[in-house]
Amino acid sequence: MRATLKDIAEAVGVSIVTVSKVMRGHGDIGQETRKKVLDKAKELNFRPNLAARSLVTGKSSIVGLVVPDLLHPYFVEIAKSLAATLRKNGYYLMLSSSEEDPRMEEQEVEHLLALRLDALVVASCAPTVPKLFGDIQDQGTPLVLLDRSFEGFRCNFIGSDNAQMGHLATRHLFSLKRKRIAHIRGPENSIGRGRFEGYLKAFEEEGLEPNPKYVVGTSTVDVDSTVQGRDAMKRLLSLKPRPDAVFCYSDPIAIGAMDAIVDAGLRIPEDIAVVGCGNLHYDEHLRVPLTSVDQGSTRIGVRAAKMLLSILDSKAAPSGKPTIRRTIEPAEIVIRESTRR
Amino acid sequence: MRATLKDIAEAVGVSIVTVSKVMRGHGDIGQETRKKVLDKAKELNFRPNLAARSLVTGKSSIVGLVVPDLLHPYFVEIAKSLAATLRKNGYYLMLSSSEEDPRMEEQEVEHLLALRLDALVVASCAPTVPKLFGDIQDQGTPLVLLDRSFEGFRCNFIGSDNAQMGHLATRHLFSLKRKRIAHIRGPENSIGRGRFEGYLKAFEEEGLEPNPKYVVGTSTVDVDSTVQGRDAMKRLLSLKPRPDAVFCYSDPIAIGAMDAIVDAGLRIPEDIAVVGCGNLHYDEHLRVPLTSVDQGSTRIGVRAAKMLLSILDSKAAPSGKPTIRRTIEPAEIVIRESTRR
DNA sequence: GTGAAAGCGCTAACAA
DNA sequence: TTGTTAGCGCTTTCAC
Repeated sequence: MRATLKDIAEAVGVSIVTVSKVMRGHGDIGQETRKKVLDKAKELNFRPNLAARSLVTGKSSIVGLVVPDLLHPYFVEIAKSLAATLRKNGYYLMLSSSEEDPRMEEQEVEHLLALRLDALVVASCAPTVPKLFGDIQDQGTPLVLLDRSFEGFRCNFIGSDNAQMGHLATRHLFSLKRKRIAHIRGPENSIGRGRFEGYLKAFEEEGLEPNPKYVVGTSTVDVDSTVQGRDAMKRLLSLKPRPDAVFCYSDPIAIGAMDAIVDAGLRIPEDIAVVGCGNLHYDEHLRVPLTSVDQGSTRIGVRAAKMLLSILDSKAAPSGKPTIRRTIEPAEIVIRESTRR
Repeated sequence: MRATLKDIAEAVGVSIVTVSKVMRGHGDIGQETRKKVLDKAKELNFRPNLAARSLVTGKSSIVGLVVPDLLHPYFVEIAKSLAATLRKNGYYLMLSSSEEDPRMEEQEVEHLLALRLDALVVASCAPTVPKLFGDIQDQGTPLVLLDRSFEGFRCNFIGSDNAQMGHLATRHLFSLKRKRIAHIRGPENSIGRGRFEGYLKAFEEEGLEPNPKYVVGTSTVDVDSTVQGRDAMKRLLSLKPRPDAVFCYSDPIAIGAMDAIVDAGLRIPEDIAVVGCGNLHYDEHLRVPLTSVDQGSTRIGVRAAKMLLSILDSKAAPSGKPTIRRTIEPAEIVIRESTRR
């Protein structure tokens, strides 16, 4: 059904190798033969079988990316710019999602590994380093951790400066003369902890002691972040004195928090100022346009691609010991109504 | 570096075939041998090479999906449920994006074809049927068109009932006793036209003639839909008499339109009621929560998976002439503040 | 229950 | 400039 090199070779009356060379633009072929082969290939609708090619060359020109959530614009934007940059350099991106489920993440990674791709980028949702990750590196497939890193696991990494993010947000709230700044925390991983640390650091710089009651976690229950934000904010609203500002781990949480504030008959930002994280693209169209910390996802994607390319390059020409690369992308705050003076 | 069947075979002292059988759970192997092989495989961190397997079996257990935009929740939700359903049946989804560029779409499709996957789903952004699409079917790779179809091109298809969507939206606005209902159109394809037709049909049922001035297009310029919606709405607001309702081709356009309305000092829905299409998940958190037509993307994904599975099945046991399958998913309207009485 | 032989479609190295 | 040989890692068929 599908044409192969052999089909063309037989039709034209040359050897398979000759056809293969023509298809790959290998110089050493005569004008006439080349033209005949090319014509026949077009006629037969030939398309090289990449599986076969990768079997012999040992490389697939594909890089895999596993993210926890495809609905999250942060990861998608990274995927987009990563794919675009890779493509310019002859690589393709294979994108898959773990749906925030460590078991699924492992399956996806296993599958991508079985596909023998050239490198793997994972924004892991696992609570601790999966054993698999160690094996990957042992087997010689370059691995890059994205966004979430693991304590004590030496690995290429690219992500945001979460502490800086929390710091930026909280400092901004201080600059509005707010004193009772609350924080709705994220999950217990490098990201959630980082943002919380930034929050603490801002207090320290201010010479103030944060009120532990003002730091609340989101329930671990598997529910919409917006709902979690709403619940957390309700708890904060019941405190006396009430917080006059809140820094939220994420934008969806901030949206939920704002809902709770409005429901309680309070005003944003007059009564309570709100800052989120992520700078989602609809932030400015919300009921109250949301101030948010932008992570520069597009830049992260480009950086990841460059890191990958350099890894792939150095792999082609091994220079002894493999280096570990790390990149941290700085964040910036985008100010909107929810923290306007 | 990576273990192969051969490595295991040699280490254990059996033949490659035996190992292969064990790995695939083929019954005919003795307890003892099986255990030895399995142990060694684990020890060596064996992972089957899917490229090699697919080369001999002629199937990859991968289905490709090409969408125009990964940031659009509609496509992502479809991708999610499609992937989940396929996975339950032993297939994987390879997702890629054309970024609304027909040339890139073609490249992506070419690449996926070269990867020899078992079937292809494409939400095409091409203005007319790409020649390639005909070839695909000739070559025996099942093709399913998603969301956007082409006049006169016989092909499996799965999508929304766009005419019904426009009809639902417009009828809803009539039920609010609005008479001067405007429409901000989408692109000139099966979707944009369908929604417009539904709009016209609702007028017809009402025994009213739509005012052509109330139907405006979005500029073709490559710019954020939200900006397009804003511009289009500004034009509508300059008309006399001013429309008292507007049905927008998409939610981002509706968001832009709402911005324009608020900027003009008018109220939603009192002065102008607004309906969008797509029911994006942040619709209810907008400045004015947006009434929108939901397309049931999750259901569409599941349906697409089932269609694929059935196609793949029938391909395995060919029964003569290939059938063309078509599925249209009904829509429903979700009413929020932007059209509250 | 196990294995030998053949071949999937392609490329790398070398010969002619 | 062109072709021969060998083999990538795996599965299939069929013989033992």
